[in-house]
Amino acid sequence: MTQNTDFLSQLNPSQRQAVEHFCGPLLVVAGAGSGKTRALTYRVANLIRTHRVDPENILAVTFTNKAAREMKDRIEKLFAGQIALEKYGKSLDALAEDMQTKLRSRVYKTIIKPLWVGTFHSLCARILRYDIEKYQDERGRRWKSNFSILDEDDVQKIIKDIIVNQMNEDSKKFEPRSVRAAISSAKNKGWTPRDFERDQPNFRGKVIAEVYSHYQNALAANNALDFDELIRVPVELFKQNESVLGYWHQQFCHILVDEYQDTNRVQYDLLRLLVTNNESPKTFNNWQNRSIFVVGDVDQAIYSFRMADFKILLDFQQDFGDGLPDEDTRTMVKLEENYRSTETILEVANQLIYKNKQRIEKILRPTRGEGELVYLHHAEDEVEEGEFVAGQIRDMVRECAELQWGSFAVLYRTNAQSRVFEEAMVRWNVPYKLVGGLKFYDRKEVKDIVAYLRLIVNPFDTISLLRIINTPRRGIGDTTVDRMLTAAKQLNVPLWEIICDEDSVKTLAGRAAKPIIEFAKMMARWQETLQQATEENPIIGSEIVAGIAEESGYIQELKTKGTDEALDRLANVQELVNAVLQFEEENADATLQDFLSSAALTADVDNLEEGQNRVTLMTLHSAKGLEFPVVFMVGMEQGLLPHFRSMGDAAAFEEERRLCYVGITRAQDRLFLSHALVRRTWGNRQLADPSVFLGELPKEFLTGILPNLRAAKKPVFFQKSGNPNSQIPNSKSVEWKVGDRVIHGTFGLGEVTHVFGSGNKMSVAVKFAGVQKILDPKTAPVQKVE
DNA sequence: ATCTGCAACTTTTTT
DNA sequence: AGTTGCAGAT
Repeated sequence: MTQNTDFLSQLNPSQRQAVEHFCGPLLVVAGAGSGKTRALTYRVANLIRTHRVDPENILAVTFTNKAAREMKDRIEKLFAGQIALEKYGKSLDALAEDMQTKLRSRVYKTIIKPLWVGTFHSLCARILRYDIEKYQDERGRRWKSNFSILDEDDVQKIIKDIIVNQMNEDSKKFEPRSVRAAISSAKNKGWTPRDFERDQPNFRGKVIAEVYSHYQNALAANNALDFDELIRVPVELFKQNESVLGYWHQQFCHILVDEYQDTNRVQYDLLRLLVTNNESPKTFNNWQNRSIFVVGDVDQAIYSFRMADFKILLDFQQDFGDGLPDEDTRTMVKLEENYRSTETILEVANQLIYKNKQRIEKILRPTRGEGELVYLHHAEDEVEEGEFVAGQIRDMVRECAELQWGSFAVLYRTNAQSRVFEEAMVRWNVPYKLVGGLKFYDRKEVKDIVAYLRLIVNPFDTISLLRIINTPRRGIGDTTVDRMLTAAKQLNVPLWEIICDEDSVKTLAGRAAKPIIEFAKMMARWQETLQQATEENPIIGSEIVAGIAEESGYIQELKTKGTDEALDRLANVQELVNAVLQFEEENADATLQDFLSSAALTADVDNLEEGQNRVTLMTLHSAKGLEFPVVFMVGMEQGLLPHFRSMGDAAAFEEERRLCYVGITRAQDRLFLSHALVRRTWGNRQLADPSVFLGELPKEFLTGILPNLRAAKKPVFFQKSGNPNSQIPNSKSVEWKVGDRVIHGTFGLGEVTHVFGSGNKMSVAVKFAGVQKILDPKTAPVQKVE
């Protein structure tokens, strides 16, 4: 019992309240840096230790795979440490190394492995591998347990194909991207194509509804699911099959959800079904040995574009709060003590978020010292902004012994902003790690090899088949493929079946028949290898990957090409083999299919490892849940943060403010904010106004050059040539003198060195970085900078 | 069947 | 500015 007290004594009173709560619903409103991960991990540990809950009956939903890994790791340490104390009277670190390892692996086997910890997507994928064959959709379509998971690229391709080839519509009028977004948002509202169509009176909506319907057919035909379906299918399955739901309801007695403010309706439905066994939550009161524990912070809701709805969090108490005995009706705990940041940083964050209307009242209470002022940098342009950040990081690493490269993060609103910073880091010799942008699994060569694997696992995956049937070149052209595809469609069989039938291939293909038959035989052999391997024992995925990369001729083609690019791609193929190898090491008895799932569902942040000691470059979205001693928030400009797409809409604007808040609260010790006066976008330079959010921060906590916070005005666009006059107000009547600073559409910032003539004939000489130009201010795309 | 060059478009944010 | 898609040539 004493150990138990020790175990919980590391928590503050509110954390402890959250952790010790046993059955029933509980909402934990947890501010940034308030130790919510600690509350989550200790709660899991407490359920197992104190209440003797079986680990396999616990479901914990995290926002990223990385968070899942960390949570498991921390629980493992907690238990190992506790056992070390109880059994040997020593702390874990004090034990001999082999004892530590032994202890930890025992904890892993008995406690960590049976836990269900992961993202909504990965957990649902796991559930579906068991039960998807019991599901059929509203049109009777079915899936098999070896389904493929489509990435965004695959989805766009399918949608474009439907628009152009099946519906004979113009893919410019119906942009695949926006059609995709419409379908995705319909799915996240739980609408079938028919529901969607009913809601769409106009032609455009009808077309999209039809694309949606065709799209669902394509998913079924490929035995594939997209990200949305991964969650929607279990929800539908649970609704239609009582015994399946009953099984999982019984399985998951204690559910924990992190980042609950970013949950969407479908995800909420999933939770509700699991908790109440499809009873109305209003009447549900069978909370014996059952709980739902959600942690979130409305101020950090930043995923509404993905249909997340923080009102779900606001409604939590009403949803699950009824039917409880009196002492259990306390359904909310607030964690407001912040252990992460200095008082200064918290003041800045609190005062900013205070401006939002839609929120639960909450402040972050500091527990650390005052700290240093927030530094505001006023950069001339985006290049100088990069120089400032890189230079500053170098200086600080040199001067402060406690800071290393890994102590720094550079956060921006859009991925496109990263390039300038990468270049600056290279110039200043600063090691960095870029998160997001083009992911490893998005690279062409990686996707090609993955397509081979997907086809081996799931022969119905025509999307993958089409990707690789002629990659590397085998002399199988578009016409041949089209002919076989048409035949497949008419016979209502997957393309794979056609190419496996030698007679059909010979009839349809002519000269290309031979390479097709060879390709089909090769793939069939691999499929067999895989099947045998699962029946006997050792299945070595990495061998299959290496084998297929070689046998397909993929590696040979790259070697023959021999260009730098080809060698780069070769290295990535090798890296993929390593990735499979690593996956096998980390997950014993995992299958190739498990690897493919994980590859499809792995975000770039998931691979972010501490201890790499590099500066981290990433978007504000990716930074959620992370912390760094020193944070640079860059591009604090109107149009960027807040982003211009969200200006005009009050709710979206508040989300931008929350994004800003998330960025600020990542910082532990020091925070730098910067904005550029001139920024280059689409090859054009334009003036940029400082973000209105900068004006909302308390001045007494800021230092550096304060920006001239003009009221937000429309950005002025400069063009490369042509008639820019109409877009540059007042440049005719402006008086010019030597020393004036100007901004030019092509050359950027400059300074007037001479003024020639006067009145209509006046011209000026301007010195830009590198070039001197004589310009007529009446016609040239120049504007004076105040 | 494959290669080449020009035109058009891009930039929110992601599991 | 840099990438992708398409038309036309080989």
